[in-house]
Amino acid sequence: MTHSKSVRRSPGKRERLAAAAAQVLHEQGVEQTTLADIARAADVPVGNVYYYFKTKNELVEAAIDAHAQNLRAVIGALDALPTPQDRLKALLNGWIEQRELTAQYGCPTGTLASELDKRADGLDQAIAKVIQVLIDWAEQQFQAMGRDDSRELAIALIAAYQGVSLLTNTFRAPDLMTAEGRRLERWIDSLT
Amino acid sequence: MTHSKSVRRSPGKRERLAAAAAQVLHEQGVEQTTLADIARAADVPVGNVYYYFKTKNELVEAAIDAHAQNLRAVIGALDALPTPQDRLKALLNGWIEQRELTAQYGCPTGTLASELDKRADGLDQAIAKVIQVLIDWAEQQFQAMGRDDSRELAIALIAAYQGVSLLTNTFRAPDLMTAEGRRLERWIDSLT
Amino acid sequence: MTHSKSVRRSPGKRERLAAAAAQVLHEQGVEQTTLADIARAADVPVGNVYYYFKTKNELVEAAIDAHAQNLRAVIGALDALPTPQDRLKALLNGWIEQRELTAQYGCPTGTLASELDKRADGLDQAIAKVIQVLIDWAEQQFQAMGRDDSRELAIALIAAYQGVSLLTNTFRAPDLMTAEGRRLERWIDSLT
Amino acid sequence: MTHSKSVRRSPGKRERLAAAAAQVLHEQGVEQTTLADIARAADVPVGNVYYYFKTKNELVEAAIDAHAQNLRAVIGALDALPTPQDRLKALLNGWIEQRELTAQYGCPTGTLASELDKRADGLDQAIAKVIQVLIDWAEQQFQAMGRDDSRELAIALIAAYQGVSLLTNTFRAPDLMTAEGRRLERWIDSLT
DNA sequence: TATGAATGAGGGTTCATTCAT
DNA sequence: TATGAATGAACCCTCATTCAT
Repeated sequence: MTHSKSVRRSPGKRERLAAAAAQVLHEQGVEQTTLADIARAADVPVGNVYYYFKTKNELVEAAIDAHAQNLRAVIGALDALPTPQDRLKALLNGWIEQRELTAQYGCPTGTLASELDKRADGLDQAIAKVIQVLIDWAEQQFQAMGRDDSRELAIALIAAYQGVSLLTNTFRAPDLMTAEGRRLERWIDSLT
Repeated sequence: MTHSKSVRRSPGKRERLAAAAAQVLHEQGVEQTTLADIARAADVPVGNVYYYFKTKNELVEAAIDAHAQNLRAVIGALDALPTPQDRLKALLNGWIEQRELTAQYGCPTGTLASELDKRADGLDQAIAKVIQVLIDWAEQQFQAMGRDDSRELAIALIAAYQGVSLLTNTFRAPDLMTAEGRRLERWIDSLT
Repeated sequence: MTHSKSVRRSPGKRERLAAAAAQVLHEQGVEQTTLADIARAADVPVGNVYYYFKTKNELVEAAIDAHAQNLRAVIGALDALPTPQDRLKALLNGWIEQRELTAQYGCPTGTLASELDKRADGLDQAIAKVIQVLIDWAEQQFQAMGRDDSRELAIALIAAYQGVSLLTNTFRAPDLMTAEGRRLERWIDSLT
Repeated sequence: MTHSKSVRRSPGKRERLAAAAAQVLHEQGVEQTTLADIARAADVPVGNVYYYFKTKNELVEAAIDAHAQNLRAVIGALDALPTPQDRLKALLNGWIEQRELTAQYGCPTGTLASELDKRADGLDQAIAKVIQVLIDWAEQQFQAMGRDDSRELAIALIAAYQGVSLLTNTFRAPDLMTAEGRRLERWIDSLT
């Protein structure tokens, strides 16, 4: 049992910064985003940011964590559904529902992965892990469907999502996501 | 004997810069790349770069043009093949052959599209056009195969490539590209 | 007893920069003056200047404001004198007293007006307003003297000053200012 | 067919450059004007400028000479008039006729004097000489009118012109020049 | 003479990070 | 803890001047 968790630091300020970072980094990109941008979005004085995060990289890391946490929540909700097909299709529906955001800024984890790859820090590993979690989960679903090529199918599914996210974003065309989502749905049905 | 077209302008210096830009921007990303980086890669003094390109953005544009030109060449070569299936599979093979480069730096056009989207310049439109050319070409192939859902299939194919490029890059796993390429090959065969 | 307004911000640093700008810009001219010049004159690190002024133009603007403020102070002092003739003559004496500075660098507002006119920013309007204030004040004095051509006389007076400032500066001849000042004094006496 | 006067250098190219320099420097100011600007205005390739003028300063000098030459021509024309009053009034009329140009760019020699004063080169002396010529000429006219304060009057006249030019330019108000010109005319009449 | 191209020094500006309180 | 202010390295870009032909 954890006792109380000594709270001297303003409650949630760190979380507010992480959430702001996740959002602003998604919208503007890592390089285009200033610490001041994030601080402003979180309504925290610039100088104070460094009390919670020693470097900009740590803030990016926190944003990745936020994405990971969000992914876990999504997966948790999906797991409540009865069949793997239901779960996968619900995932697709979630993607489709986010199509407007995706058209504007791309997939949050995908664009982050793309950006962080060009940097020397170890942050690319962190974001890779997040995507890995999603792939692993998808693999489990396909396995539950009795497929022995579950890994390959999982890769194909996530790749399809990442790819169409990029196209949706590039052409600012949310309908691309809808169409591809529907196509993937039919594809899943065809696998049983 | 080559005819004596007096070459005052150092021959191809502009092209050398554009090519260097295309490469370095791919490897390092747009924001991480300095003009000095490009200048060095092209072995051109920094100040001289501005004789050929008035801004950094123009250099990025030139890099995009270089990618477009390269794409046209690739497509031109593919068009020499007899059947649309042959042409599409040859495209897949090209992607697979480039898997090491993709694992290191991602798809040149895809990462560029992702990055440029976060910027205010009109460069995102330029890279969008390049990708559009590829989609259009793929659409023609599926059409030649007698499919009336050729557009959707084209999107699916290019999205699959972009997506698996991102994963290949994120996990530094060239094999992902190989596996997905093979899968797409079977998929194409199944469409006839 | 001074109230204890806690001074975190280095007191008057912004003002120090503005004052330094006013002086250095006057001495060297706007284009010839580097931000580093102003920073050095104010004993402020270059990078820190941007904490107070986002662009060089803003610094120029601050310098103009400083001139405006100074002008208001001068006018305020003059207004304490009994008759308009006294006030105008006191103005002339002020010009004469500054003759050495004028010989070296010209009239602060005049040279600034001349320079800023050749630029695309709206700064020319700002300096115009400063000069307008002086003209308006002079007009009031002539009006108080009962002249119905007060506006024309005001223009003539300020023009005479600006013109002789330019000659004083061009020929590095402070005596020109003295002589013209005396002449203008007689002219004012002749107007009653 | 005239041979004479060995013409190897393109005839008048140097003059064209000097004239272009005079105009562009007046319009844009010395610091804001690049060599390329002048070269373009004279329709001469940039590299070729240096065959005629070794430095930018020499071009400025040439522009000053052009102004000097122009002034001599003006004075020459004025000297044809019968009385000194006529001559001085004709000078005033010339100023009034140029009021639109003055409103846009100020007095060509005055603005140049103002700018060159802030520079370390000896060019300020050159422009000072030009203005001196005008003052000397005016002095002669007042002398011919029998005034023993001719020098002071000359200074007053030229100062009035320079000053009102600055105001005309600052306020973009050509009418200021007209009004002050008329006033000076009455003043001259009053001196006899 | 003529000319496109080359060169390098310097200027304005941004921003992650640190400091002092 | 909290915060405004400070710092300096680096970047993009301009331009007078020089070079090579």
